[in-house]
Amino acid sequence: MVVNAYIIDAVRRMVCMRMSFDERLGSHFKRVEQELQAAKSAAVKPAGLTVPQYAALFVLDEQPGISAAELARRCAVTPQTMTTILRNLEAGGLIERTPHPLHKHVIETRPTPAGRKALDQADKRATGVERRLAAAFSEEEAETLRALLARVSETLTTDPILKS
Amino acid sequence: MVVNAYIIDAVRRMVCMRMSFDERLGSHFKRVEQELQAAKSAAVKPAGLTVPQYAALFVLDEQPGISAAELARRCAVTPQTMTTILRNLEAGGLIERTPHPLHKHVIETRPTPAGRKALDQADKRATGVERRLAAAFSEEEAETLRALLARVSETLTTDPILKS
DNA sequence: TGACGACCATCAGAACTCTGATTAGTGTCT
DNA sequence: AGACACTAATCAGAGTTCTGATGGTCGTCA
Repeated sequence: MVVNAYIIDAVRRMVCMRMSFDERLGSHFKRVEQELQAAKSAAVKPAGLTVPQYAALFVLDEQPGISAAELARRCAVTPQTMTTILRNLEAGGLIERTPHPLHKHVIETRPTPAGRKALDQADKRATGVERRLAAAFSEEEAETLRALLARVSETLTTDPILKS
Repeated sequence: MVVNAYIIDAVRRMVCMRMSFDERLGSHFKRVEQELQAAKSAAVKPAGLTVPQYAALFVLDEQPGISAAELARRCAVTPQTMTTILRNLEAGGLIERTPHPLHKHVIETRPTPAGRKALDQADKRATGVERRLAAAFSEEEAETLRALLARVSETLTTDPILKS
């Protein structure tokens, strides 16, 4: 007995069956992001860092003296979140913050020697995760993946979802 | 003056320049996941739900009476996290929890009529996001993306990263 | 029956994340 | 000079998430 896939789909809609988890691209992204997060977290943990702290230190090491607001933009978090991250980093003695000599309402942030040491240690292992990941794909596949991800990103940001 | 790309790369390694954000697949995943999260969040917000709450209600609607531990596994969060989510859902009157008639240490959870209503409302809009996303890809592209994501997942979970 | 292991639920503590609101300095335009 | 807009920093509150620890219940196996 042959069952038409179209009919199955139509019936599903009639009985109000929802889109399954597996059909949703979102669930795949979530899983991958979660696993990646876990791997990275395990990688930077021995250095006493969390992933967001590592990201902040990473940017700070490239551009010492950057403001918290700019740092937040680079790390793709809100300024409030960055304030929290910096507070924890400062409490651990990994960064130091001093008022800007000219702009009084700007606080310059830069890593301490201890911060740079932690960053080095974390970066070695974090890069290892990325390299292992990259090794699972040919250059062409990696490019395809990047392109598809960019398309997802574009779709999500240009679509008028937020206005509906 | 011609500069060899290989030499540039070699120099970078010598001066200990780190892997850039753009080289890291992780940064692309993070961005996409973040945007997707934002879109979903905006979609379910009018129904008074957060994304994890929506996910929990979604599973609960398919399998009423499920335990919190099982629910946590389905939603890919820890039992502790699910406890928090359920506490908030219960406070909002969207679910009800009653002791299991046989196993006294198990609490059965099921959506209330209000919960089902919120789920319906949220699901319509959440599905809309997924459909719009799916519309940006051909069936073949979507399949490629799913396959690549699965490879990432496999690489991350089978690799001995966590033991290093 | 009694011990052990497996599982469920939950508390405690910490970190990250967001939205919303406040305070204050800088720069521009009238 | 004064008004306005922009930016920086931060507080407050809420939600999600984790690890670690605790206590209770069920089933199995000696």
